[in-house]
Amino acid sequence: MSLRIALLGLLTAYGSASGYDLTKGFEKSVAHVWQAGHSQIYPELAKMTADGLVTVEAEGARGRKIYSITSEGRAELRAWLIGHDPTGPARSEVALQAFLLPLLEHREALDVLERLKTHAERKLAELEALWAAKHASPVPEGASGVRFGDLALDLGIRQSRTTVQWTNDAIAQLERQA
Amino acid sequence: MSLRIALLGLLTAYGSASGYDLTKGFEKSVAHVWQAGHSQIYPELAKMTADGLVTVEAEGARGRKIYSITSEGRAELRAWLIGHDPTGPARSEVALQAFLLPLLEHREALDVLERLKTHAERKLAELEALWAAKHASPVPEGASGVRFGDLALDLGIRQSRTTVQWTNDAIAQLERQA
DNA sequence: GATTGACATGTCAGCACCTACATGTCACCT
DNA sequence: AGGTGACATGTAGGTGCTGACATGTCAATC
Repeated sequence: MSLRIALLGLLTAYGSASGYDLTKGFEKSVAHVWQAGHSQIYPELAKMTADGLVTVEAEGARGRKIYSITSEGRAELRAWLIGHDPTGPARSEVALQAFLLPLLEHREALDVLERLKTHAERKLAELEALWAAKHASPVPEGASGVRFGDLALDLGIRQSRTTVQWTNDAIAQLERQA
Repeated sequence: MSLRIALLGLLTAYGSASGYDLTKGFEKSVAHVWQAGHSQIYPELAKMTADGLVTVEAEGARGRKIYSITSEGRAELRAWLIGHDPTGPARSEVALQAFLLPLLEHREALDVLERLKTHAERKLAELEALWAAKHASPVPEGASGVRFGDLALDLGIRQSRTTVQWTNDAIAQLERQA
């Protein structure tokens, strides 16, 4: 269901776009929030067309199909944003590793934490670079006066920072026990 | 793949357990880290038995099958913990809502944020209660001197706190624009 | 003796998702 | 003319996961 929403959202932001454009959009703008490859996107667009949420506005060169959102699609998007409780299933590989860490010897556990730290730092750096890039060039504002994706990016950065801090504290805690 | 790991981990912590026990284990101890229902667990245990990672040690009353981990299973678990890079796909409904929030009117956006805040606070309270409960009764320690699941729970609590803070700041930011 | 509810295991249909396969267009460079 | 590489859309097979269906045991209560 959320893939539909992400597509409708991007389509609203873009005005109109092809499946290819949307795939690219997933690779850059929404990547840290939701992921999908073209093999998932194309069939979904077909289904959404059948459901009347989007329409093929025109067909361009190279078989390019240009989609745009319908009023039904806008309604669906709005309803989800306003009414959907975020109850996505909890599945975090990092948290699972953290959970099982006591199974390892002291030394090994420290190594794993060190690796998690590096990972988290890399992700944080990525997101901060994205932030900097976004704020270098102007980006359209939405109806609520906030720039597109800024809130999500801020959340991602905070979460990454929290994870880095956690690895630091966890490492310190383990070392105290040595 | 990670389901296997979670099952092997729980089995190690428990010593031995039935599919039913493990299902219960998923409901309480690992729930905030990884989710799985019995309809996923039973077939997976069968496959793992075929792969030699676990064995049916005994059969108890009511058709109860008691599983225990094999040395192969222990090796697999260890290899994953030590060698696996946490590259789980980024899919967060909260982040997606945050991303698309500018599509809404100012008032509506605030309502959504308020709801997200309530949600995050509820989750935080849950995890903190879990923490308190765990620390009231003794829990076995692992090889590294850390209690089972404590690190993951700490991470979860921090993440929840971060989310709550983010909602607060986002609300404040939106209100400043009114 | 019958019902209820926790214990206990399984299957199946269907959706979500991923990797790899498959096909073709067009612009640009050599 | 041929090759490369971005553009562009699709399909197919396989796994992960969910919700619903299906079945049966055992203990306790009424």
